Amino acid sequence: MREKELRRSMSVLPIGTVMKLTDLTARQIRYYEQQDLIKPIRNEGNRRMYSLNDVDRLLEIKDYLDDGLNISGIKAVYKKQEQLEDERQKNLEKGLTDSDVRKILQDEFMHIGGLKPPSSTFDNPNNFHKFNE
DNA sequence: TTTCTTACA
DNA sequence: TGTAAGGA
Repeated sequence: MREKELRRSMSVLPIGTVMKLTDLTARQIRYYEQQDLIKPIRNEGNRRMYSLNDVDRLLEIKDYLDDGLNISGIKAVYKKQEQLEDERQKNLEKGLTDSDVRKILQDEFMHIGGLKPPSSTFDNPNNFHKFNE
């Protein structure tokens, strides 16, 4: 499963292909790079080469923009995202899995409030961030 | 032909 | 963000 991730990270697409795949103009794609939202590599001829992950990222950026977020807002999203990944990684280094962490938090909340929250709330990873705000 | 940088009647 | 200019 680590093989695929490696290939998705390979920068092999010229900007023209990315334009067709994302329906964005070269101007926009280069602009988002300036904003550090994507980091394509340069080939021998100073040409930008993008990876499949870059394409995914650009498509995400389009969605966020539609949702009314501005560039700085999107930066904040990815920043918080990386922050959460770091925390997850640290917990992993301490031998704690995601489910372990959620169990611990659940126990703590039960003691504090004496209330037993819906298990679904803790079982859904998408709700995890609610306990890190 | 395609992409790059810079700049704005 | 679009588009033109001039080079690679």
